[in-house]
Amino acid sequence: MAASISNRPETPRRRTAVRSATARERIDETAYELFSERGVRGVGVDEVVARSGVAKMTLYRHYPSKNHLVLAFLRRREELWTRGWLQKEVEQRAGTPGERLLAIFEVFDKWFRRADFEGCSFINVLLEISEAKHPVRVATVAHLAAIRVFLRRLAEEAGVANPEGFARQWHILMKGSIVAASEGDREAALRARELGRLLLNHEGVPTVQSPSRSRPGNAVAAASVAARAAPKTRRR
Amino acid sequence: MAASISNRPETPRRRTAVRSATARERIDETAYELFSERGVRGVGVDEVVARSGVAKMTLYRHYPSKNHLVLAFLRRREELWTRGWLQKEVEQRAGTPGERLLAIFEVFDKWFRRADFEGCSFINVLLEISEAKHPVRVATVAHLAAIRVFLRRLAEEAGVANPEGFARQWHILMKGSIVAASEGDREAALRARELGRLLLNHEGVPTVQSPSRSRPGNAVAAASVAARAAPKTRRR
DNA sequence: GCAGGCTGTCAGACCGGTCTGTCTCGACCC
DNA sequence: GGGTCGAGACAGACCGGTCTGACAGCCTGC
Repeated sequence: MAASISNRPETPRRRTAVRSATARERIDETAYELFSERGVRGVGVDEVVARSGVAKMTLYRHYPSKNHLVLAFLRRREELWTRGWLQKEVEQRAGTPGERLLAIFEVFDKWFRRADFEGCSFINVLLEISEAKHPVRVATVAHLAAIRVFLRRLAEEAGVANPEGFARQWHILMKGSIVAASEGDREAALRARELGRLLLNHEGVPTVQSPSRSRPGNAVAAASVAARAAPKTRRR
Repeated sequence: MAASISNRPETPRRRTAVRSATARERIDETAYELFSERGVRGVGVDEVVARSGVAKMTLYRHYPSKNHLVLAFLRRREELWTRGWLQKEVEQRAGTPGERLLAIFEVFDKWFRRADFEGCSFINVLLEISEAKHPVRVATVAHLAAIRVFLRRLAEEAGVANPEGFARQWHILMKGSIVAASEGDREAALRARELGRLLLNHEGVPTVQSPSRSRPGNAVAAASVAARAAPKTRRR
């Protein structure tokens, strides 16, 4: 029952473009906000319906079940968070491949310091669902793998010996720092960046500042100064 | 797995020693199994009651609410998992402080390869609950901090410059590898261990085998072969 | 222009199931 | 016989999901 998921907007309706926001758009935006903040089990369909100002039947016309809505949310999360925010922020920072890899943690640093830091929805939902074959859980694993595709590309550009293994190690740093930030450690990105720099050095990838001079505590403290507001990940 | 490590049964009732297991012990053991496997939101009180063969009122006599039961589960998890397993396994491996730190990931490696690998309950429950001040969430943060106390002690013994910062970095490696393992990466512990070795080297802590000669991919692959001798379980 | 039909929408009642937590009753055991 | 316990009914809330009824905009045929 929960297996068939259509990937594209099902009705290619051409409606007058002036209509402020279609019901479906309001549903998608509301689901994004609520699921991002509170997870998928913590938010009921009724709340999505109420907050988006939409009839329940309207939601169920677009998504045959809550699972489908959740899967759409995860796709949107990849679109807005992974591609529209993380990758975009990293790629628009000019620099060597090694610097772009490290830039991930500078982007994370701003993210972790946001008052509305919500964590990584893919990790959150993954750990919310224990059933191994549940389609939503499977989807989170795929979305996390999509992040590694990006990491792997950066790793290849940096010329590391084993891009796949490198990407998985880098991802461990990212995930570990996200969990630490969820725990309350606002310096987690800087701690992970330092580990990343060690890995880059070990791989022979040049980075701007060699970490061999500075003590670890100082490095974290010094870099923590540069942090400010980040964009709210929403669009469309 | 039914280790009878009851530190202090709080009702000092004198019962005949032959009584197989008190109602409370059965509740605690059942709650431990179910909550570990499926999280706290995924398991209802009714299921704990049914599986432990106990009357509902008996459970509610010992724990005034499900939250109290969950808090007791987390305490038990620290007792059995953190202290009774992780710390014990690490400490009984003789070696330098650096080797004991790395031993964490060897213990993790066996853990990740178990068919019934359940992840870290503290992380799972932490991310299950979004409400910041929820007592259960607060408790998970405290239990995670307790793990860092152990890491910090090892870091001090290893003579690192900033034991607290080092412990937090090491914990990021642990948490990141656990999430990766939950995702399905069975080599996650070896990837994290390699990062840990780099950190130890950077801190000037001696380790047995220097990683500077071996390529990273090979290091993981080689260690994975070595670990394949020990696993008691298979997966997929 | 206008009637009528079609479609998408909103509002809310409703259903069966599950959740936490309460309560009763009867059996058992010191 | 009093205290403890197992079995299970029960209440009230909430869950995902269905269904009805009314309405508003658009297209088409006259």
